[in-house]
Amino acid sequence: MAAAAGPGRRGRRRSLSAEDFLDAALALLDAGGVDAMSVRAVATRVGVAPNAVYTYFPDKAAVVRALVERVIGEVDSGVTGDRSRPWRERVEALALELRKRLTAHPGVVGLVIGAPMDGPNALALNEGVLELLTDAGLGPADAARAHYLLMTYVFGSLALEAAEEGRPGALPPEEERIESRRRVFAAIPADRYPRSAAVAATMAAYVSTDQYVWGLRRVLDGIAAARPGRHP
Amino acid sequence: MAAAAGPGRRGRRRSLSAEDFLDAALALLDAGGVDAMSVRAVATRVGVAPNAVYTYFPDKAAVVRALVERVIGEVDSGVTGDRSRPWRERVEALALELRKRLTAHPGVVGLVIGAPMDGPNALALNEGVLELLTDAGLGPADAARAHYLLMTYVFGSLALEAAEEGRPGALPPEEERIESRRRVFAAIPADRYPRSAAVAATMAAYVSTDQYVWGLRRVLDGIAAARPGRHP
DNA sequence: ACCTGAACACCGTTCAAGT
DNA sequence: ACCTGAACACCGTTCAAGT
Repeated sequence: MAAAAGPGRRGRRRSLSAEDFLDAALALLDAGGVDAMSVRAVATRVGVAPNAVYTYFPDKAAVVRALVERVIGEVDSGVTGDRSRPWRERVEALALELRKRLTAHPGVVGLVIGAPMDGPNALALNEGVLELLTDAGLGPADAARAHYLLMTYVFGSLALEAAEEGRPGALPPEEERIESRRRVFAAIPADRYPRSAAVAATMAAYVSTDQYVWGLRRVLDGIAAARPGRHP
Repeated sequence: MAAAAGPGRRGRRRSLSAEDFLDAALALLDAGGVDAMSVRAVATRVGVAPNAVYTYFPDKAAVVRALVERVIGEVDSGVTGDRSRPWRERVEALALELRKRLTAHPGVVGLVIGAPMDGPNALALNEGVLELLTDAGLGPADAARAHYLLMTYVFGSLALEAAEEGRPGALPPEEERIESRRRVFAAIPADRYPRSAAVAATMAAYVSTDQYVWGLRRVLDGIAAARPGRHP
């Protein structure tokens, strides 16, 4: 896991690389949430003094940016399939793939929300979504707005799900989340907030992925309705 | 600003209350962002030792929760008007009011995302939205899902706007944000990411409130399309 | 009940020094 | 170029003590 051979490997073996620090950061994030991913902890896990991190990254924010870039890079844009498939299906496949990758590293969700997505992988993802929306028949202006709406929905819903849990940036397994949501909802006083209590009874049963897809489809319907023309 | 007379004001004037700490916390948050709102800074601003905070709040998370509750409480649910108005207009008015209140205290946006909204004011807000959706003709199940979608959109879009800025939880004035977005977009290499660069040219001109309303309307269209029946 | 002084176990970051 | 020891200026929180 550590000490991958660097580019100029002679007898002098390149001891460390930025990737090693990202490995450590991600492992800490997965294990203990955002608070556990301290510069000092990362350094310790790599087996080096705290300030050695600053040889590879200018500051902690740079580590976070690189980490977000890596996870976004793990998203398989191939899931959208070829252009013969309906654009809504293609967007849906990509949204589910994004959800899968981001919930695999729950702590990353909070980081994505907290940092601008301007790295190469993030831009490549943007390009894919924009291509999809262009295929859907949207002009440049509408594609731009629809793209922003879609990203807002995907990242917003993941962030809110994580927030619901109380532990910001941590996203436990789906079953645990349903159970915890049930507890929170059960505590709502039905006499004072009748509608919220009724929602509680309904929502607690929902698997969150179902809700995610439902919301996504409403968004896609809204986008479809805003188009000038034909495409289904 | 400080030392409001407590409930049992005798000659003994009640020196402090939890509200005084929230005043201080909000002021620090507005002035210097989320990092500036430390327990120690809050205490100093109130004019008290750092650990005095723990007489009024069990921990920092409780301060944050109370602060979010206060800001949510400042939302005027009256903007939705009476039931004779079309439900979409009523939702839109509420969404704009929410945006106004939250952008007035930009740092709060990040806090809302990071903590579950389960206080009385948050529940009252939920009730209002659910009532609106019921008036729109949605059954309990659809109202529940639509409510979650709406909240995701409103809070997600505000969080993403703040994130775009690079400074998480801070949301500068609209004009500044447009200028900064223009700079970020201008840095996108058009040869590698042609669509993103095209979007950049389009999006930079948008006032973010316009984009907010556009996205909201697409969401509302999607919700409207999912209803079983009549209402416009 | 309310507040303080002092301390504990942490942070992110810098600086001079070593190889 | 890469890494360390030591330090700086911070955190949130606890504890015993004072009124």
